[in-house]
Amino acid sequence: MSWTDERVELLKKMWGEGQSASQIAKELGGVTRNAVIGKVHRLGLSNRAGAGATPTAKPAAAQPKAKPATKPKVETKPKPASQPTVQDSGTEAAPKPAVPARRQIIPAGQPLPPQPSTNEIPAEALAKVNEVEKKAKRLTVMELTEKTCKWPIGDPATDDFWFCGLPSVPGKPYCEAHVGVAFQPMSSRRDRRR
DNA sequence: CCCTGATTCGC
DNA sequence: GCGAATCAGG
Repeated sequence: MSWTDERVELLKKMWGEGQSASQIAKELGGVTRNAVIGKVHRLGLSNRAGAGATPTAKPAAAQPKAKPATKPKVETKPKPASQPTVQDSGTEAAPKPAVPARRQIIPAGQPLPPQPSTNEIPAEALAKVNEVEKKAKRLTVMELTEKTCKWPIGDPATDDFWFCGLPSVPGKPYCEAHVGVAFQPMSSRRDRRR
């Protein structure tokens, strides 16, 4: 991938919006966050100008490299993030939530599952959820990552709404507690022993 | 351990 | 110019 005009523009825009380099990289696709940062520097907009928020202010100085020769390094490989890129042309698009469009959100509160009575959610799981929601990090949609629980809590129609945000189970969109109520084994009896 | 940006330097 | 490797910090 090369830095086409459009890509650079998007980069600038997102960087200006305070998006992180990794998010930008994901959005652009085909580049790593390093590439993004590198480009940012080359473009001379390393500092997020104007914006009052300067999360990281590090006068870091380059150190001579000297390594203990121990870590082969294991970095996260760039994953082909397949995010449906639905942009409206023309206007400044609002940040696209990484959350799949989901109608009828089930607030993880009391009114539990409108689900078939076929399988009941273990009382323990429910208790766990209640417990967990006390500790929920109350993330906004922007703060969600692939590693944070995306269980919605509260009423989306009000500002009394947030996401669980606790560490999600690898491969799942929810934390363990919410996975417990979200993904019910479709067979309780079938093959229940091992 | 997860993440962030910053810098260096071989390409 | 580019970006992986690396560094430094939260």
